[in-house]
Amino acid sequence: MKQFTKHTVKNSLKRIFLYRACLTRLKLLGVEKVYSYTLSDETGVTSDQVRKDFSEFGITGNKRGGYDVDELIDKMEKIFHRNKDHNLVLIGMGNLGTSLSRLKEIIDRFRVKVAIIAVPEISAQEVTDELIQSGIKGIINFAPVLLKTPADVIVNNVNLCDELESVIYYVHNQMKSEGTKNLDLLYRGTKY
Amino acid sequence: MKQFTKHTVKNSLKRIFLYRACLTRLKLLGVEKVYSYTLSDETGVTSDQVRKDFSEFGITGNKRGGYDVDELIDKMEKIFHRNKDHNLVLIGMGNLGTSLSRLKEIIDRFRVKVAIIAVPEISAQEVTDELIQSGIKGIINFAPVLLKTPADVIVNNVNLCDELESVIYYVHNQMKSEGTKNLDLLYRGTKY
DNA sequence: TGTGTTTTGTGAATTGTTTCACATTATATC
DNA sequence: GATATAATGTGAAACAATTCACAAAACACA
Repeated sequence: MKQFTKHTVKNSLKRIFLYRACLTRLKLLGVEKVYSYTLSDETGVTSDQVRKDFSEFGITGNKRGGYDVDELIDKMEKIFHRNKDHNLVLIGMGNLGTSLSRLKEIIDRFRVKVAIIAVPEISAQEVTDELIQSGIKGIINFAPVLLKTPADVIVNNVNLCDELESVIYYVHNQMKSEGTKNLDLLYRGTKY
Repeated sequence: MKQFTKHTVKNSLKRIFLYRACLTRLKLLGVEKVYSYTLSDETGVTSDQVRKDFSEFGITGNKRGGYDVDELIDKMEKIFHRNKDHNLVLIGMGNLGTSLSRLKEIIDRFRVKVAIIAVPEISAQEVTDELIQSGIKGIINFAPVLLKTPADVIVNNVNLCDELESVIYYVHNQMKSEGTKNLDLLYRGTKY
């Protein structure tokens, strides 16, 4: 069966988030300069991979001199557009019934493009439809359902039960086969 | 730089979670039988991929007859070990100071193997060390730091800021280049 | 019971990602 | 300045995941 195109994240982008978190911590400790292997030590990503990722996002350093922490953070912020403001709406159980009709008004006024959905499973699709009608282009979805959306709307699913079960799965399997055959099925959640 | 082995989830396992969620919903609606394309429609995963995943986990159906929903759910529960009880500890800000010393006692008594860490960044590593000392083998970490753990302990990181930023990144980039060259950098969070 | 149709299950081909290997360049030292 | 060294940056190779394509099996119906 042919499939409509899905937008999938490049792992490299996920790792850029990781590097940034790490760099802000290092900066706090007074570190001013890092090398690809510094980030490797801190994040568990190979130094090769660090450089490859930087290469992909056009981040360059100094041969022999490594990378300037401030500069690196700055470039990453630019990648994430952190230097711009972004309004977003959060739709939770509290305001579900009453204020759904005001949604479009608010979204229009504040030019909101991103929404967080934290409503019960049963209402999630309805809320989503409303949001898309109002021009929302990105959704973080805490409801444990697959939202139906047009191709130009991105949905980022967060399902805490899955996170938990995946860990239980791992722990159980490791106990059972202790490093032998099933290891390739093991789980680490977010893969960096 | 050579890297120690990391445990990474097979995407197929993540998708099994997705299928299960979908199947329980269908069951609620009275559906008794599904085909690979049913699950494809519901989840957005191709039907080829569905069958390939089932094949990997030893799940079989009936040629021409599809899959029995109950049987499928049952097999998946077995994969996740849902039919067994699993105790877990949740360490939040509230009980951080006072009860940390009782942790080992509790973990021992209830044979806990999985912990959820929801403490501030600054305490996360300390708590982790304590947990590992007490025999914890799986951790879900809400603190935005990379925890240092032995190779046989699994850590599943959940970072809500990252989830948010990835969506903002996507929305911004799509606005700018509307479906042209940067599309391969787009983000969909959890990749199914 | 035989024939046509639908669906599974899985090797092979393709596509995507990570690792390797090394040319290139910046810095330090004499 | 010349030389040695340590780091980056990136094609090529290796590895992993997905899609394709089709044989095999089950069902429907005459």
